[in-house]
Amino acid sequence: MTPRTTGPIRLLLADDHPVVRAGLRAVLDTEQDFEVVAEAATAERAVALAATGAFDVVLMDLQFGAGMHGAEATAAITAAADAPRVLILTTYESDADILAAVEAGAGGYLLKDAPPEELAAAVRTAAAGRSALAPAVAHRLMDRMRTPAQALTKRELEVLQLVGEGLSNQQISKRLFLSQATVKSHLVHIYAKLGVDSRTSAVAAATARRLLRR
Amino acid sequence: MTPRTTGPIRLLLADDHPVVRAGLRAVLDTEQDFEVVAEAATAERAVALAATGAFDVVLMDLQFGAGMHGAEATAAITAAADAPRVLILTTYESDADILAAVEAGAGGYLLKDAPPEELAAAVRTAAAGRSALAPAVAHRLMDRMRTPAQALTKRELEVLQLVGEGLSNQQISKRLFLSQATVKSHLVHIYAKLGVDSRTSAVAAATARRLLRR
DNA sequence: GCGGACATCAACCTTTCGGTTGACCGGTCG
DNA sequence: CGACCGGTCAACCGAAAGGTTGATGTCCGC
Repeated sequence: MTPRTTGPIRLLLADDHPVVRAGLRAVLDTEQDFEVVAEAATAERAVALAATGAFDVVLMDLQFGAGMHGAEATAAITAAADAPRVLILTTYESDADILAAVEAGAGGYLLKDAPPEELAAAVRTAAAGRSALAPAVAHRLMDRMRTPAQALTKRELEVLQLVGEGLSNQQISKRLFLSQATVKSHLVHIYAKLGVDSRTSAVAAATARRLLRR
Repeated sequence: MTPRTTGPIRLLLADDHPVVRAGLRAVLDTEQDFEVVAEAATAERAVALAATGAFDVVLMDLQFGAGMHGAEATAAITAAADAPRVLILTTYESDADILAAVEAGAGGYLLKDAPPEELAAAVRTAAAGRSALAPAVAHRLMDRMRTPAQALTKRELEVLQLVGEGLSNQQISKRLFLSQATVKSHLVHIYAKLGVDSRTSAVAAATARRLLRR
């Protein structure tokens, strides 16, 4: 969507929690230059509404109780020409989630524990066509850049994700069309980077460091 | 706290998310018989405020970003004589969380995706001294009663929790003052009940079925 | 008081996993 | 070009985990 130079910033709230929607509305509607135009309780509904072109910024949750995931919805929305900006607003800050959201074309990534002023500032930043990252998220990305040594590669995250789903090396090798030797090789690297020595503790450490979605 | 027969139901909101607090306030303040007296952004603050005796019902989140856990806070609050009722209001419905909350003396367990009417009804129920359970939570408890065959025992959950934290059988046996044989014995029973055949898949299955906190 | 569920432990065996060493190939970046 | 990294694979060995059988003790309910 082309940034409009006049009128309030028109918002769409997409979250499956009524309480959160009410909270966002309460926090954002008090800003004079914002107008909460609509709410969506599902990702599918958000995609449909966003296509009407009646919004400048979409505030999108990642986890919906059922149905489409927020990242999918973001991709669907931003795929359109003249699409609104999508701001991710979620509770979690996992590497997997952040990377998925950025790949889907999100214009920002905020955390739900953010203070209202930070929220408002991020919405204005996104509306102006610039990227808005929560400090904690920005910090995580900086960390990832600063110390790539301990950052897991995409392939390693892929393997670790399957480990977290309970698959054996054998099953992972079949799923990813690899030999068991390769899976073990990846695991050895993962253990070294996370400072652990077993698959279960790797999953625990990765979950604690928010490297894996959960 | 002795249920008062006159005046509005006085509420304390304990949640680390400003947006959620604003949402709860927006949803609950519209009810004529409710009065949101105060908010707490940490569990510690909630305990301190609850001790003043100025509240009838505390709406308590379980997961705070840092510091005390909601279940601990609930135990601290309900330990006092003349304590207010504590209603758990959280995103998750794991067996571990529910059992911990009930043991801590919670007067109810609600989910954040509940519609406003359900929330209000639960608060009134709690204020009247009765127990309030979200339908999904009630359903889970019923399931647990109906099919005790697949329900994990307390000890089994304890072991599985440690497995989920990445501990080896050796480490678990030391932590719980058991022999490795006993730990393995518990694990065999856990695998049978969950229909899996490895520790990682047991953790995955238990997480998916919300038997474990995450 | 007897059966049953729960918890505890031992001995034994098989399979998987963890750890190492070494190797090959395709990009990328000085 | 040569060094480096990421991804792939093989062979090997010891350690941990998975699986079975069987046994003991406690507590609870019928």
